[in-house]
Amino acid sequence: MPEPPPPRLDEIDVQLLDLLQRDAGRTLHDLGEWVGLSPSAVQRRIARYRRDGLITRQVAVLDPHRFGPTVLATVLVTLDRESFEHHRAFAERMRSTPQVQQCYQVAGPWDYVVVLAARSMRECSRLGNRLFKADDNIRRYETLLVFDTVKTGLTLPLPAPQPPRSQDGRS
Amino acid sequence: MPEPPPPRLDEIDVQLLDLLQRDAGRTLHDLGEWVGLSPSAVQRRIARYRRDGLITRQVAVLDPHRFGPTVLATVLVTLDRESFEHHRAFAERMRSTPQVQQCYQVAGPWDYVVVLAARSMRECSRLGNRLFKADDNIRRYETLLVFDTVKTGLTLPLPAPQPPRSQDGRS
DNA sequence: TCAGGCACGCAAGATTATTGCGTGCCGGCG
DNA sequence: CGCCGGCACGCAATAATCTTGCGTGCCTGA
Repeated sequence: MPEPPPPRLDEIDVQLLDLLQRDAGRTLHDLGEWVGLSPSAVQRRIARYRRDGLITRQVAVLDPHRFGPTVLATVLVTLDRESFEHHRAFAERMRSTPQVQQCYQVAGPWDYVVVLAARSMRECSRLGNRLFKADDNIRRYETLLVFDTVKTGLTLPLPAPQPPRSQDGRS
Repeated sequence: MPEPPPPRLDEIDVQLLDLLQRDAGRTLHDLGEWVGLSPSAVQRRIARYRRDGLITRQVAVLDPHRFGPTVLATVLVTLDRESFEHHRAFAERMRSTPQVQQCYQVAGPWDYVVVLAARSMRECSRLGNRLFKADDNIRRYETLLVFDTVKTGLTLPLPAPQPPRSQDGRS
């Protein structure tokens, strides 16, 4: 997997990316006003972010609780046998299950942290059974039902800006 | 907190919302073609979703690893004293910390599940110290470093469509 | 000092979003 | 049974936004 070096980001890049990851609904004009650039300059920068894969996609965020009862849960999972193939199979199942919002492979006694979203306690329970109980390669799993969502999002803390090409060393 | 009843969603609503939460970058024309409506009809539906709060916002999703090294972690936290005030203070700290992507209050022996995103192991460690070790009301916390992100997103499984106004009771 | 590269602003042109208007489909009521 | 809103739609005109070509200035390296 060839990982191109992270592109140099100046202060404006950081500002733009931060604005966009908070609200991508703004117009190029607005963004430009915010960072002090013309709409076309903003446009060209954003196009570059996309080309370089900094921005992967643009999504609408839905409010779960406006759709009626919603049950969220985080599940801690430990596999039994740990072969590459077993991990692959588990990951694939997570990816292909719509109710799985997020799935992280982690260090320590637990192997995975999974975030589930279901439309009812019943569905959540069924889901747990199907995903974890029916899998004979799951050694142990623990469901942490979510009482309250304090904060949600995928917002990233951005690295400090790097003035592109100047010796600056100075304070 | 008055919670208005979840709006009736027909099949087209569900399709549209699902398309939008996967890729909000499409044009009204595209969306319309997909669900079999004119651009203006699509536009009006989307405007309604916003008015009703089904769509809370529209964001650009960034790829953490394109910004150089990135450390993700999930942290399990148990408070010591559990007064309302203590919970409020903790929640507020999570909300105001940019590196906290998500924070859920959960049932069981753990009180919170927190998802962190930092730019280095060092920052991650400092963050843990600041957020949890320096708080004398944290009884215990456990950091699960993320090795691999199998799946990420905030995509919701949508409820089944409800044909708006017909007696159907059938079948 | 002089190219070459790069990002910019401006303005024209293309695309997309928004809105007014008329139509058709129910559902309720006389 | 027929009439009367209410509602969502499509179409078309208008408005807003996005995209691109072009010329300019700045910085860098030869």
